[in-house]
Amino acid sequence: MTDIRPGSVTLKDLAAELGLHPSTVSRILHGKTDTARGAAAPATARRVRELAKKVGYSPDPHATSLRTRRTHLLGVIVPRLSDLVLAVMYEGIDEAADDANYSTFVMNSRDDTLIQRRKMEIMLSRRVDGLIIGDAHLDGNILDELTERQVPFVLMNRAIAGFASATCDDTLGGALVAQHLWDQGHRDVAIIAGEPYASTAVDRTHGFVSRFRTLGGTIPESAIVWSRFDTTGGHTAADSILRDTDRRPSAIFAVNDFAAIGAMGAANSHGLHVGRDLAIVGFNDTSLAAQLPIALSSVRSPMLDIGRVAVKLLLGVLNGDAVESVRLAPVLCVRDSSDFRCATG
Amino acid sequence: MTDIRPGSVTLKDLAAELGLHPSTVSRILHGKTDTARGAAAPATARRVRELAKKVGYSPDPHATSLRTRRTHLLGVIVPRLSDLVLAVMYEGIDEAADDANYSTFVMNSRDDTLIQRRKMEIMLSRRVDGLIIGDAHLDGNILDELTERQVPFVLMNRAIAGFASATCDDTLGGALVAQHLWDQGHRDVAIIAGEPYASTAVDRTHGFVSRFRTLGGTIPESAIVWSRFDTTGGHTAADSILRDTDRRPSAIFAVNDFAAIGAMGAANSHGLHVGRDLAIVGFNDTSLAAQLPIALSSVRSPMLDIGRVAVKLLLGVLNGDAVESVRLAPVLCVRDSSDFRCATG
DNA sequence: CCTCACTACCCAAACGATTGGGTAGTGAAC
DNA sequence: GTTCACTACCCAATCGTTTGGGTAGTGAGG
Repeated sequence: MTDIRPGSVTLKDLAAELGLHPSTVSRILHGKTDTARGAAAPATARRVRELAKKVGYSPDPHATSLRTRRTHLLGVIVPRLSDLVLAVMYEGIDEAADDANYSTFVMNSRDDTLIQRRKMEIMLSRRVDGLIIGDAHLDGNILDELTERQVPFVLMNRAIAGFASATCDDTLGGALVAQHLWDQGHRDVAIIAGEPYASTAVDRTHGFVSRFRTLGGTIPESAIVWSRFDTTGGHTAADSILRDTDRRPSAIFAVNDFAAIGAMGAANSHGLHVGRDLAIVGFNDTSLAAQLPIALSSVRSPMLDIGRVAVKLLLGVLNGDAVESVRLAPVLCVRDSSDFRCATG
Repeated sequence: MTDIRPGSVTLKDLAAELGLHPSTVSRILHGKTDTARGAAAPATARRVRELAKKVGYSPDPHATSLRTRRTHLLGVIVPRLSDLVLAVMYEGIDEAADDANYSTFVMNSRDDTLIQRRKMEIMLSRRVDGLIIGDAHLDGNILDELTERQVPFVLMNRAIAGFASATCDDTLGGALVAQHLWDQGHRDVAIIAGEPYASTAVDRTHGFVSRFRTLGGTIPESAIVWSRFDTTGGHTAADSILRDTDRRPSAIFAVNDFAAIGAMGAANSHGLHVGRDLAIVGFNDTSLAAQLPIALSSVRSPMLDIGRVAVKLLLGVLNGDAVESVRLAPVLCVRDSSDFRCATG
């Protein structure tokens, strides 16, 4: 487009070149249509715009921010971007932010309260206009603090009562799985429940348990195993579930695809054939699920949209609107890993 | 820490409060040790620092950047963050940048030349100090342009001759796989080679082919199938490889774990048992490989370190040092998917 | 001819920090 | 009692924009 390094030409340069005052140029280039109209004759405006384009003028964002107190910068905090789920949500954010002419910082908190705080401070010290928080813990005390400090923010992925959030309807998702497994004849089920501080984990588990019980089933507390969200977490949890050979469940619901994959690994090493001896259902329907050697049933959550909606909500907040939380509906995708009738059911 | 919104207190406020001049406060807080010494009496310095901490002073980055022409901002461009490999590298970047007091923008280009350019312009218009490019295409013409515009940048993940980069030694990685499969008795092999514009794909393929031939094997061109890097890409490629039942290879090397997983799925649907009828080896050793129902052999690449090194290189460039490309050594991890002797070998 | 309302601009003060160049005041050396 | 070298500061310009408030000049209306 241009062969000049951005920042090499300023408003003042443009003005000098054209024999105008910087303020006039500013109004023409950045003012709203009516301001621009009042600021200059149409012919002048055209000259300015043409020169600006020709020399590749791009306004200095720091000077602008310094003056306007707005940065067009959004901060995003996630547990870890190497969690595919969050990565996809971030893609949604990236897209939506881009469309709205915002840029985003994203940082990993590793779900560590100290790091969460630190990253938040970094973002605020960078003067982001608002925050999208993807790693909220159910205790939520950081959030109260943010509210008190009047920092505009919204939650994503994990919901906390009282704060605006963009999430999947996790309770419904859990319920869909319960219904499915029940319909297939499973009566002994276990849950790899994820981290107890994450609403995703808690809601999916709760949705599942509550539907399963409504249907007449029973789920002992011992059948609910909390775990990390990754493959090793799932493996360990499944291992502890399957170790007791007397009372093995015929189906396992893992609240996360990666945990489900870990569980598949564990099932394997216990000599169980997933999709025949044991049903496994995951959550999120990441791109892997359908491609696994034994295709994994999973609840599809609209991750991309969640990211997009999060941006929309935050922009709403920045705009002073009263925003409402959005819960997007999930869809169950049944595949080989659970597509069979339970023999004992 | 503080209950005040960052930005509410300025250098001038501090100065006024203490009866000093802003410049004095600036030198004390931000000057190098010797500047600070000359600027004020030790007692004054202490008073300033104490007050700054007490009121939670944090300098306005925009004012600073405006004056100093440096932003302490790094731009990172990757094909997609939902590619686990890039996500992990970005975690390395995030860490290293954080340690060096830099913040990073990261954007997805989806390997689309137009988007690459656009995102680059956005980053430059944000006045990043430098760029880490994780999606370089072998034709490399954007890079020449950046060089001409004197934008400081380094490459990551993918290397291009003539530019500083932080990568895995992909050629070696490919060779390790060739050696392994050869040792296991495989003589008919195929390669799911990835995207031809990516050095990772080309080098891994080349490293493999060249070692295999050195060992005395033959690889027809038809056994090299270029493909997308994701699971569907791998599935499609493997499908085309396995479709010809007469001349099926006994082993497949996929230059990427996700492609390998896709290939496993394809093998499955062709009635082949991976780890017995067909060996599959992937690349990168992502966290999934070891946990799959059939554990996937893979070449471990130091993704986190690659990200860290990329930052180090870029900071070197910014510092005016002459930096050299770094290629980190990979390690082969043999698992069930290839841990058997080839029957026909 | 004076007033009035436009049009098409200009002026200057911010925003918050940095930095090259002062300058009072003090104590010591000559 | 000058001169000199410090110490411990202060001053003011500057970075690139934005924005509230002008002001010449023009044409019309009275």
